[in-house]
Amino acid sequence: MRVHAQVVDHLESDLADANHLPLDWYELLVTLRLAGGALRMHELAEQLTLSRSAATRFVDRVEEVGLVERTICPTDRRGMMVALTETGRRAQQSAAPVTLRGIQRHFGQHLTEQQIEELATTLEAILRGEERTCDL
Amino acid sequence: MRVHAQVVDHLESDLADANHLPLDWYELLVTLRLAGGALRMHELAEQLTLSRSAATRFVDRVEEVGLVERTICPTDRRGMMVALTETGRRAQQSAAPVTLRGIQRHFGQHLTEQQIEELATTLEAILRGEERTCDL
DNA sequence: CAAGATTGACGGCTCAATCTTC
DNA sequence: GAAGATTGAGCCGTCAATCTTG
Repeated sequence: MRVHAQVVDHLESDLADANHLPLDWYELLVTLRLAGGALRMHELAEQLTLSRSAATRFVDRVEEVGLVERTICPTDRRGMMVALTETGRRAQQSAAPVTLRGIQRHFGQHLTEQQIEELATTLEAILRGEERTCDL
Repeated sequence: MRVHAQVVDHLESDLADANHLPLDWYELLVTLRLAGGALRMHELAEQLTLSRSAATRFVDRVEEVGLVERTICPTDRRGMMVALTETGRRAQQSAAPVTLRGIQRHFGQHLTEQQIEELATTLEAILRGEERTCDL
């Protein structure tokens, strides 16, 4: 808990200073990019570990400055697609170096190569474990 | 980030069901207990990774139900001491088994003994590292 | 009726300003 | 003037209720 809090705090400070793109905004843009540029509203919520209402309001704010846009889902008229705009794509690309450097500075830097690999294995085990025990 | 979010979410659900003592309340009580029963306001804030105003409001809520109490610091009249009450001590003790079981179920269970030791080493390295680079 | 998304009410955190004591 | 603590305004997340479409 303490490691998470400290690393996130430091990352946010760095990004606020250098980049003006908060960490969760960056995560949103990267998530969309990795998904090919667009996702359904509820898929986005799940991947960002947000509730649906939080996702709605989050997308409201990001759409307001033009980094993403909503379109009605062609296959299900109830659903909304959230898509990266060209502006959003550029914002993600220009934010990437600062963000990755911050992660390295506040996290990776303090670990050996071997520790990084073990940590990845361990955390993935927990993620899988959590998924298994979700419905207990 | 994802591991943290998932584990905290599951822990909170468990605690809400079984125990009615939120995770951050438990952390507050444990922190005070480990400090010998009382802490200065700003020390508490630091150990819980909260801002001072957040700590003030947090203690307001917990004091309102009688688990902690404020007293004026004897050595510095500007300062406040936050102390466990007898009720708070009992609440922490009765919450401990549920909380520890939850941590085991959602976190420890999925790790081998060796992974746990390595993870502890790794996370401590980051905590120390963060403290070193705080003022860069 | 169930699922996707949104909205309103409310809780809790942050920032800046304030008050008190060193 | 600086540090400890608090307060007010505003932002953001959650929960429950609502609207629309399957």
